[in-house]
Amino acid sequence: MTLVQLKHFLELANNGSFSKSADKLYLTQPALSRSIKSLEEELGQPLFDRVGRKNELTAFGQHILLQARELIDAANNLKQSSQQLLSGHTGQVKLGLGSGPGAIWTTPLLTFMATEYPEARLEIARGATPLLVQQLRDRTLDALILDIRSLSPSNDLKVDALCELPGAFMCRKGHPLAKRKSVSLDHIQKYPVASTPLSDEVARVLIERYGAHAHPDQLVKLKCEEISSLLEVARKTDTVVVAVRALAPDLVELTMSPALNANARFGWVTLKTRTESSLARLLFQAASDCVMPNDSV
Amino acid sequence: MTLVQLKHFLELANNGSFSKSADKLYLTQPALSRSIKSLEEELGQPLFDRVGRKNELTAFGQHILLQARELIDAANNLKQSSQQLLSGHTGQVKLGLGSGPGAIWTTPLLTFMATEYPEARLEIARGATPLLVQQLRDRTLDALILDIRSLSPSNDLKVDALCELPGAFMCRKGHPLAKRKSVSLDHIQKYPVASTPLSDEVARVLIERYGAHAHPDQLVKLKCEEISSLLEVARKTDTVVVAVRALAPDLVELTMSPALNANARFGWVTLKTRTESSLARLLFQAASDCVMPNDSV
DNA sequence: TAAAAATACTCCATAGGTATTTTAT
DNA sequence: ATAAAATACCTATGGAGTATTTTTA
Repeated sequence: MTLVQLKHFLELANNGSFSKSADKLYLTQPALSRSIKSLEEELGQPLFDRVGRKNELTAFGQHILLQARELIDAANNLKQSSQQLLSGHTGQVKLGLGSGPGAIWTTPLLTFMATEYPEARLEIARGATPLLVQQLRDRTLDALILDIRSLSPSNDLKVDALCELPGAFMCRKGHPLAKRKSVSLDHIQKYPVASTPLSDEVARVLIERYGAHAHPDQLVKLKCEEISSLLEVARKTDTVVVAVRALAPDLVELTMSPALNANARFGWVTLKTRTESSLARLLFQAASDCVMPNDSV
Repeated sequence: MTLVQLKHFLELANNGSFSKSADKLYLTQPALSRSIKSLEEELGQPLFDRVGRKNELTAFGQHILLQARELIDAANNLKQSSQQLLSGHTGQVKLGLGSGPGAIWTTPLLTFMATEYPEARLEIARGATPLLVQQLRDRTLDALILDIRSLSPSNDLKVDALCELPGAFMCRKGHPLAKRKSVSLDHIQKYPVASTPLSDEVARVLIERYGAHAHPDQLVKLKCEEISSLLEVARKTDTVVVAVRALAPDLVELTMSPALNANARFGWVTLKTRTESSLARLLFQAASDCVMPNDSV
């Protein structure tokens, strides 16, 4: 029993004529004759009564017809939904966002999906980098957007660069340091310094620029994965926050001397061994376009 | 896309190993590899992530898996129900019974089906011969049991003999003629004569035995397709009824001189061009066995 | 007698097998 | 180094075509 045979059967059942059906099926009449015959032989009973020119279903054929329709419908559904999954118009992606990326991409990506792919599903999870990575590894998540400086390198992960955004020391508008033309580390250390966990690479940059005291373990007094909370604190207190400048346009950037000159590097992280779904690839594109709209040609 | 490919896919999805799955499928490992590969190519995306020894479904594969299961289920259902239809354990027969056959076979056949084939459906329609034949011709009925003397011969009908049963003149127990040793046509004609429509063949026999006055058009005063009604009348009045002896064991058979010596011939009537279902064939057997139980070997 | 379906034959595409190479643990 | 999957190559089954015969209306 073959899907092809069943399609032949359906057409002949509709049509009643071997030659006409054969034409519709782009077959010759003998080929269709044999196809039906072999199906009948496999099922053990004739499906049609050959009454010369007119072929009608036997009682047996009528019963089988119903089931054959179901089967062919199921086959068509499968093919169609595979096309839809391929085009990304259907499917599901579970995306993990680190704290910074959460602030940057949550709304744009949800909006993108709602407008461009309303039939598809997007689930966004936020959390600390190690947790997200673990969830990626157990397939709880399909992809992550992270500050890749905070990602311990691992050869089972694949990282696609998304963008680099400059980091900065920032404070609230009325802050004592807000209007200074030049701020040194000493100035900053008079206030609580807040930041998300910083990578070794950033630590190195800080020490290089500002000396050993700038090591995050000493410098950062308020550490938390949730950048939005830290920003909130900076808005309400004299806390100085180290973060991506773009995340808090309402805060004042301190003019450091020497300049900080450190960028956050965001990347799209997936498992090297896992095939990305079409939808995930589309999301990566969308995430790129959010931060560099219409840049590349 | 082939049912075979999908079965391969399901097994591999369950199992995770090409070689193990190939064994279960009675295939070599390379054959399975290619089968899956060609399915993936047709659907446009990999179904599995080959991670060395361990193969797991891609997101795409997970979606397709659900649909493939449905499809294979539908295929199995089709094959199974075709077996059941073949064995007669499932299916539907619409049987038309003439008046006499109705009295003889309705209960035995319904009983047979209820006990032997409880899953199958039997519909019994009763009616006048011409109506039943018409319903047979428009496929409203699948087969008929008729007194085939009442059937106008037609080359689109196929008749399988079921049995012959002697006919008789019968009256109620206390009837004035009941105890006579010999009854002539003159005796009978003093009472109303009832019968179902009689065929030309029977008319010929009657005239041969009893003279021109015995022609049914003259002799029969109460004519009706429904034999049970006629018998009822014979039980309650002095009506003499011409019918199959076995239909009314409670009535008295008149000892005619000369003897009537006419049989009713019952047959199983189908359309020559239509394939009989297994169930219909079983019913024919059952109908034969009812009247000649355990006779043939 | 003319149409439609079945049969006879031929051919080729493809599913499957064997042998081997590549890959990943 | 070993087990598993992929690849290369070969074979054979069966699906499809052409030509022809059979059937029935």
